[in-house]
Amino acid sequence: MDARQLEEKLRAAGYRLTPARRAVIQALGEAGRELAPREVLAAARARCPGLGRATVYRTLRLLAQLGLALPLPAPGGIRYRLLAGDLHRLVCRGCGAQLPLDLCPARGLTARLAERSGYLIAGHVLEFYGLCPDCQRRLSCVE
Amino acid sequence: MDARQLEEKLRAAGYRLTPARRAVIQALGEAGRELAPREVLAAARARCPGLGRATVYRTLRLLAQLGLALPLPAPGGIRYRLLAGDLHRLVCRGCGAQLPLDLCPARGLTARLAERSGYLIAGHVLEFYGLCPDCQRRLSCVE
DNA sequence: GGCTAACTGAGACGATGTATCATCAAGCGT
DNA sequence: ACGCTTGATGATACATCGTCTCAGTTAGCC
Ligand SMILES: [Zn+2]
Ligand SMILES: [Zn+2]
Ligand SMILES: [Zn+2]
Ligand SMILES: [Zn+2]
Repeated sequence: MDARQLEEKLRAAGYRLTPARRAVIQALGEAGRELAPREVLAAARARCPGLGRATVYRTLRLLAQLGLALPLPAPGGIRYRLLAGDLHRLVCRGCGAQLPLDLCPARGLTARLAERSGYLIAGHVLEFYGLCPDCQRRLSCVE
Repeated sequence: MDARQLEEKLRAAGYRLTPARRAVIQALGEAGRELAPREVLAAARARCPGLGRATVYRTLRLLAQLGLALPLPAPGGIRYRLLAGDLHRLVCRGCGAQLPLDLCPARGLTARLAERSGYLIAGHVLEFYGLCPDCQRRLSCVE
């Protein structure tokens, strides 16, 4: 799902499509990685010069509520990324390093889950977490 | 994995077992749900009266780095829970409501993943996210 | 029991996120 | 095309969060 489609979804959900929101969406879309809110602010100001902090936080919360963006915990605070399908990754809890994974054992469960729970399911995240080789040494986690 | 075992893991990893750390671990263990750092502080002070904010943050970060606690994004900020095996749940992005799930399509991938990546894998999280029935109405997400 | 390095709490600090409010403009009906 | 209505914006102020520093304490190891 690219930025253009997300804008349509916003409209479809009854929200206005403003320059500020487009700037935030495009900043997230062009980054290709998770951004902290302040990074979103900096990047989005290139397209919407007077953009304020509050609007960035409001927009990120809105996108997350609609399932269009995904908040992820990271060292240093929550970061956001646009929802581009589902997310599968391996994350180091020590330093935050991550490897994207190319597997999905969860597809196929979504429809049944939605039916049984009444939820409108936007996607899923499968995250393996542990320590990368470097952090295994640094934290002396002998396991 | 219960609180006692976590304390042993801390020791095994070369860290001291102090009253402050035990209070944090037990507070998380008794809660049975994710806690915000401020809730951890309040709960842990019952066991360790003079406990300071900084120590709570330090301990939570340490536990997370060692893979013994899990930070999760929630409306209102990051929350923590003790790692009790893997986590599978369905979360509403609107209000934070969650349903635990009783399925695991990911077990069995861990060993192969660890071997190929060099990571020491502590566990995984499979999280389906979307909107609960209430929030579907409230946010007028017509989808 | 004494040593030593790790840990702690206090306090100060900068960063983060929210609430308020006057102003503005997106989308719509005409 | 034009003006209305209402949601959205940016500025400001504020509360909270999370980190840093440092002097004092203590857990774990002889
Ligand atoms: Zn690492
Ligand atoms: Zn998947
Ligand atoms: Zn909900
Ligand atoms: Zn699983």
